[in-house]
Parts: sequence; C-alpha cells; structure tokens
Amino acid sequence: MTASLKLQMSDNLYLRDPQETTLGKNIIRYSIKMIDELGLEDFTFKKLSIEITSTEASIYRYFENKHKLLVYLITWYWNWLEYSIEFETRNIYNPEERLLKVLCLITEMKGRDEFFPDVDETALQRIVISESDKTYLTKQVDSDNNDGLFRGYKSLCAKIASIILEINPDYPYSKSLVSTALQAAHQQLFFAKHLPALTDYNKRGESIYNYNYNFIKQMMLKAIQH
Amino acid sequence: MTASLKLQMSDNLYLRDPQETTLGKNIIRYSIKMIDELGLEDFTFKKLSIEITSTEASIYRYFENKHKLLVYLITWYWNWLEYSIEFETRNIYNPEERLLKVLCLITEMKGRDEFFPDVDETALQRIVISESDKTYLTKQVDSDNNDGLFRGYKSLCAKIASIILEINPDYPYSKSLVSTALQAAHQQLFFAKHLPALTDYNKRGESIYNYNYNFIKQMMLKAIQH
DNA sequence: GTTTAAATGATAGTATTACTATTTTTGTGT
DNA sequence: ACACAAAAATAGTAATACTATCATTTAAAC
Repeated sequence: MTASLKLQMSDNLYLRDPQETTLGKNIIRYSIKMIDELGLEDFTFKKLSIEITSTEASIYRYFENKHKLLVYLITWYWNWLEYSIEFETRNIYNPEERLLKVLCLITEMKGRDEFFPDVDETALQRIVISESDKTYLTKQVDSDNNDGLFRGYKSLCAKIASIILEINPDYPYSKSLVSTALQAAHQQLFFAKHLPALTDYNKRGESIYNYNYNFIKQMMLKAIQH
Repeated sequence: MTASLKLQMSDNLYLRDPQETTLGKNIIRYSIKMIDELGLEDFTFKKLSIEITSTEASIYRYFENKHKLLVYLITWYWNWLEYSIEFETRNIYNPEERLLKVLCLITEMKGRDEFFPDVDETALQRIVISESDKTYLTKQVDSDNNDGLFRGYKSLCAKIASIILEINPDYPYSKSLVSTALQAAHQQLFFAKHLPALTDYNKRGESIYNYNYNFIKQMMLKAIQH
C-alpha cells in the first residue's frame, strides 16, 4: 500500500484549490520546479503556463498572483514540517528528547516524502531556504497577515515554543528563540553554500546539515537552560 | 564645528560615485526616502527620477539597476555600523564589555547621525530591517559575491566574531552566531511590529528595542559561555 | 444520452517596468 | 570663447503582470 496524503490547506491561500484538479496539481508541481530553477524573480506565470501547456489566464484562476502562489508553497512546507513533527515525536514523552527530534527535522536535508507524490520536497526545501522570507518582507505584510496567510508558520513556531516551555517554563523568549532558530536553520545553509565567510562551517569531516544541527542545538539548549 | 564625514564605499558598488555630485546625493537621499515609503518592489527608477526631477537615464549612469542601488544602501549601513562600533568601543579593553556595547549598537533604534547629513539613518534602518535579506537572496548571489558586493557585511560579521573569540577562543560557532544574531536583531523588530505571534514581546513596560537587546544578549552570552 | 454548468483554452489588450540608444542642452574650467 | 563632461530630453523595446472576452472541452446532473 502506498496511500497518498493531502495536507489540508486553508482556503485563503488560493482562489481555486490546486489539489483538486490536474491543472492545479501541475501548477504546484511545475511552479516548484521552476521557482527552484529560475528563482522567484525570474519565474513568471507566462513561463509556467508554457511549461504546463496551459495559459496565464488559467493559472490566474488558481492564484491571484505570483506572491500568493509562493505563500501557498511555503505554507505547504510549514504544514508538512508540522505534520512530520507530530508524526515523528509521537510517543516521545521527554521534552528534551522531543526538542532534539524537532531540531533534527528542522535542520536535516529533506528527501522525497512518498506520501505526497505531487510535491518535490527537496526542491521545495531549497525554495524555502532562498525565498521564504519574501513571503512576509513586503509592504502588504499586515493585510496578508490579516488574511491569515501566515497561520501555518505561526502554528509551527507555537508548537516548537511549547516544547521549550515544557523544558523550562521560566524561559521568557520561547517564541523569539524558535523563530530565530528556524531562520538560522535556513540561513546558515544558504550562507554555507554562497557566503561561507558568514559561517564557521568547514567542509572537512562533517556535513553542513550536521554542522547546522550542532550549532543550533548548542545555541538553543544553552539559551533555555536554567 | 559640524564636520561632515564620508564613508569610503568600495567602487564595485556603483558606476559613478554618488557621493561626488548633487545628483548622486539626491539619488541616495530620495531612494532611501522612497524605498522606505513604497517598499523595494514598488520603488522604480522612473518614480525616483520624477521625485528628483531628473531622468531614468541619468540614474542609470550611477547604478546599473535597482538591485545594485539597494546593495549600495545596505552596504552603506553596514559600513556605518562598523564605523560606529569602532568609534564607540574605543578604549574599552574588556571583551565582554565590548560585546555588550556592540549588541547595544546593533539593537538600538538609530537616530540621525549628524556627521552624515545626506543619509536618513532612521529610514535606512527600516530599509535594512525589511529589505536587506533581498540583497543576497537571489540567483545571482554567487556572481555578486564574486564582485565583492558583500564585503561590507562580511567585514562587520568578522569584527564582531573576533570579539567573541576573545571572550571564548574555543567557541566553534562565532561567525554563525554573529550572522544569526544580526539577522535576529532585525527580524525580531519586524516580527514585533507585523507578526507579533512570532515573538514574546509584550508592549507593557519595556520597549521593543530593549526587549530585543535582552533576548539577543541572553542568547549570545549563554551560547559562548565556557 | 442529452442538458447544463463549470473549467479551461485561445486570443487580445493595457499599463508599467526595466532597461538601451541617441541627441540636445547645460554648466564648468581654462 | 571653447572644450568637454554631465545631465536632460526623447524615443524606443521586450517583458511583466495583469484583465477581459469568448469559444471550446469536460464532467456532473437529470
């Protein structure tokens, strides 16, 4: 059995649900591929429509614009991460242990998850690394936030922050620490690849993912210790 | 005496030095104003040229494109920060004390620096908060890096990292910690304002700047302690 | 199996963006 | 008064980010 799952995406993220139709699934699949390859700025609905032999107008029926599509993809990733955390920390009752598992999930390189055959998680992780900040670094952030576009990210942060509070209920910066760590998890990967002077990663021996895990683990555990 | 200073900007950041001419200074002054008001995506050379009653073509003689102009502005800010660190930590010989001073400089709200009358540092700080990541989160990051566009940021990070190593020469993540902290210093301000669910800042009492200082101080000092 | 409605495709059009090119004007130094 | 560089004026192009209209395919409902 290879059951396939579907993440429930909140309906403010699209005009028409892309998980419901072939065209919609194509939009998701190929937008991931193309944003990964071209970068967000060079990616256009026009190019996507050619790639999937459809039309711009059809894509606009699913997503208001490129920005909304990006938010959708990134949110999918956060929802997927939160789901894997849920899944992988089942039956771990010790909060320290659970936190370590979470850190592992946050910092590891993602492979394909066969439960979600329509999404290339590896490519999507690369997109998250280089494009996710652009979802909120805009002038319309407040209105987007009002529309609930960032609920996925907030929910993920809240979940991890709650583990921290289990470990140390007096730690006053749980949410700040989590949002900082999540950011660092991606930023350090980007830096290691493109601006290595901004990290201490040194290829000999360790993998970058391992380096990153250790860096963030050390930072977080020290920060929250009594 | 109100001497005015000029930060030496490396010449790969522009086509014609904007600090040399009235038009150049206008480009700097009004691009800061307009990017702050409109956001990077809605800011165009066309609009800027109208604001300063000049032409697009004239602006293009100073900067290859909008992206390069942004990199210039952000680099100016990093250079200015590094210069203020130099200035403000003179005669502080204790590295812990120096680090605290640096953290203060990184997290405080910037007012106008009368030594640089052409730059509105307060507006520029807001731009750094919401736009600085966009300097490197592009597909051309490697070629930009090759052209030396990120030297200012690297130099700032290296300087702060060296203080950390003075405090604890065995700490293996000095540069990662600094790049993470610098990022957090801006990100948390942004979140506090626009996505407060991602921080623990709670308006009662403390200012956001103070909150942020304390958060980052706690995180860094714990991380580097023996 | 036909009707009907929804989804998609085809086509066209617009304002704006991100430039490049050329030519004229202005201002400055000698 | 002349030379020269900087800037302004003007024009033009390909691409982007849409919107609108209408025809066609498809799928669901009766």
